[in-house]
Amino acid sequence: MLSKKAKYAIKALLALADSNGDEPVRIADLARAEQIPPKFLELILLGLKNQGLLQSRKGKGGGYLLARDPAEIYLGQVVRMFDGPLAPVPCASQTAYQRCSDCKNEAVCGVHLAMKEVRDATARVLDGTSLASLRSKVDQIVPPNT
Amino acid sequence: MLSKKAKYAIKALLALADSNGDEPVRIADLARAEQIPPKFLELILLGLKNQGLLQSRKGKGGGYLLARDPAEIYLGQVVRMFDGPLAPVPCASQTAYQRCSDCKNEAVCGVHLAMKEVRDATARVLDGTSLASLRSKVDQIVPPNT
DNA sequence: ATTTACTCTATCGGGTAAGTAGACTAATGT
DNA sequence: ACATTAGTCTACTTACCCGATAGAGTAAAT
Repeated sequence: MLSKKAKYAIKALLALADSNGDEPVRIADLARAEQIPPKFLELILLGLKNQGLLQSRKGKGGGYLLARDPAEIYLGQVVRMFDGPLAPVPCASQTAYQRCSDCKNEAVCGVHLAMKEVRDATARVLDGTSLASLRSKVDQIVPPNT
Repeated sequence: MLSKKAKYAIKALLALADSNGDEPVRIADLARAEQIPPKFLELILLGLKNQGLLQSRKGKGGGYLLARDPAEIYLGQVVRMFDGPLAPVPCASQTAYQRCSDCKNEAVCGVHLAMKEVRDATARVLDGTSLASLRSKVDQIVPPNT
């Protein structure tokens, strides 16, 4: 299950990617536009900033903006940051491997093998999808009215 | 995250598939062999029986056995049964679709699109893997000493 | 100096996962 | 018949974490 935090984070990042990249967007505006509880979004954006994905500007005319090119912000990083490893089970994780105590021999464990396949499949999707590529995929289905 | 229930269920099913299919296996034996808390396993096996994946026999010489051919028991069914839909987000689920309230237009939602890809990828793995095929995959890597 | 808006810590309620306990029921063997 | 074996069922406990909110604090801009 994707947490609300991760979900809101992606929505917010996409919105920021869409907005003209130079002017900061206020938390309150973003919250209203994306239907996210403002105080909750606050927390999320702060996290994204600490990860280096966002910049902030304080005071009047302040707000948040992307710290990098949308083509170089991948969903994998965002999801891992809020929800932890992609693997359904710690022993199948690439980034946070952990042996499971109740497993005599990992090499012969069916759960391990199957879950490794699942993790690889989802990693392929999420680490292969950037804000920019996601945007263009959406536009391909429903063209923007320019 | 895969729940312990689902994980234990898969392990138990695999063990049952390996055991000579005609003699029932006792909960206690299965629990010891797979390092699962016996009372907890009890619950899990009961669930699997109610789903029609297992049969049981009471009294002396009793226990559990598979109700179907291992080639026709798919991980997807087991995981869904204990952990719910495979999709990371309800609006991306095939088997339990649910619109999300905070989404103005699903067709233009990046989260929806990306998560649908994730769900398809994991469904491809889990609905394509049976106990039998999983067993043979494991054996292919570490041949059994016959 | 004042306003604006981000920063940080603490807290709360509710839900759920993991595991345990114990009484009950059904089948088997002698 | 009856004791034994083993699955069935309900209820409970414990612990943890998610989603959300509150409020005081800090930094920047005009």
